[in-house]
Amino acid sequence: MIDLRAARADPGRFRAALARKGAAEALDAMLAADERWRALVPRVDDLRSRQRVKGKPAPEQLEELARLKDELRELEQELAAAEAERDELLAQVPNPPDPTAPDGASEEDAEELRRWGDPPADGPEHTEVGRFELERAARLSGSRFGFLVGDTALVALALYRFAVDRAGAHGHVPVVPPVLVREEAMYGTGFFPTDRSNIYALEADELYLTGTSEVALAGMHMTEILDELPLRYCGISTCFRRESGAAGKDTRGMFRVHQFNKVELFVYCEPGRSSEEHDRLLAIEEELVQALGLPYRVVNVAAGDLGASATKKYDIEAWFPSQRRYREITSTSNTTDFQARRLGIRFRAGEKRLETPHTLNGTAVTDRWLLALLENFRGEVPDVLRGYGAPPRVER
RNA sequence: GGAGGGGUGGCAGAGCGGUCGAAUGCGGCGGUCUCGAAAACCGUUACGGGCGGUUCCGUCCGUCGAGGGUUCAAAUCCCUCCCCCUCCGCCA
Repeated sequence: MIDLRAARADPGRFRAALARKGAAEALDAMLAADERWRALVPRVDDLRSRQRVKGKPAPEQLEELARLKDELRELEQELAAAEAERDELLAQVPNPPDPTAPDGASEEDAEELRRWGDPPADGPEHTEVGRFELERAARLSGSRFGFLVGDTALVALALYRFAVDRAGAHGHVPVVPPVLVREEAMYGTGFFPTDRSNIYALEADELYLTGTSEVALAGMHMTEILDELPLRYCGISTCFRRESGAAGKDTRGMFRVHQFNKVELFVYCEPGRSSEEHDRLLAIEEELVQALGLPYRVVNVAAGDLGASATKKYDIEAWFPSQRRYREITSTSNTTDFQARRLGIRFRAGEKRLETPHTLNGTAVTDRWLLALLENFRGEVPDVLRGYGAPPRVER
């Protein structure tokens, strides 16, 4: 969530920034509710202080105290209701975009920063190169599932290990996290209450399957006071997405599936350093893509196309010969203090001062990279993966 | 799944209806002593919110796992939930 005090102090600046995400009204509604809450606070505090009596009260005081109690009960209910309303509205206000995120609300509004590599004019679809068993997967699990079989599985495993290795060299500690989490963790990361349609829920146990290890890596330190920053992690997990809002989109092959594996970079850092960390994450991602030789471009995502928690986001899009266009294979976001505040995470910023850290995330590798490799290199496997158990070329 | 025990400040650990935001110890910070350090001694040391002045302070309110209840009054009594530990069962 946003910094409520900062928003009160300078609503104009917040409103202007949030307008670029289409959320100016959400801010105004929240601030109005906040006014109502703040008007009640002094009245309740006053009654409470009058209720305070040291020692056993005299019999004649009891009547007065009982009257106070009734008055308080009513006002306290009003206060609680006002606070609940304010908090609910506050949770819906997204993180204001960074000034350097371009205007616009669609994918096309992204700003292209650079291109790298030589994209082949055309190429086979990944399903013709690797072994995915889509029909069999559909039989047992439905559409948008697949198997990775034989060499295809080995290359996938090599890819994860390669990414973990490189991330480790950059100081990211490997973590295999839980993929089932409570609602608080989903909420804190910024996926609730907005994005339920993409999340699998296990109703009987009130648990949710995470769509990215970002949720567990952010939740890992929830409610804690951190002593040392930065903390850099590298999560390795299977990711689950319902994709219910993507009906009819990317329906061929393994491009958009309900379950895939991902190696994710995650950072907790001091507020003043998050912009620098964001560039660092992008640099690691580019190092990985370049080591594999995949042709790609980097885009700076438009303000209105950012999720609730991100202030700025860089995507790397690899060339997919079968689609004859660049498609997203990584995404790195600076979520500033938005997630950390929702999760109650703070750090010691000096003798007697606690502050909210910034958090950032970024993709190191996903199964979609495997598809890009198969299509661009027609089954040849990059040398760097040889050391991680991949065969020199993929046979079906 | 069954049976017990427990969740208190950075940590350990008392308190079990009002004088408790909370003893004591450790740790942290400041000081005395010292050429310097150790030891000893003295002082200080939770978080959040409203308001007023605003590098910081004052004042009031809230917080002893979370939420509800009883009471004039709850860390202390009652209910629900969450988490941790021990034992039994089941199991990769």
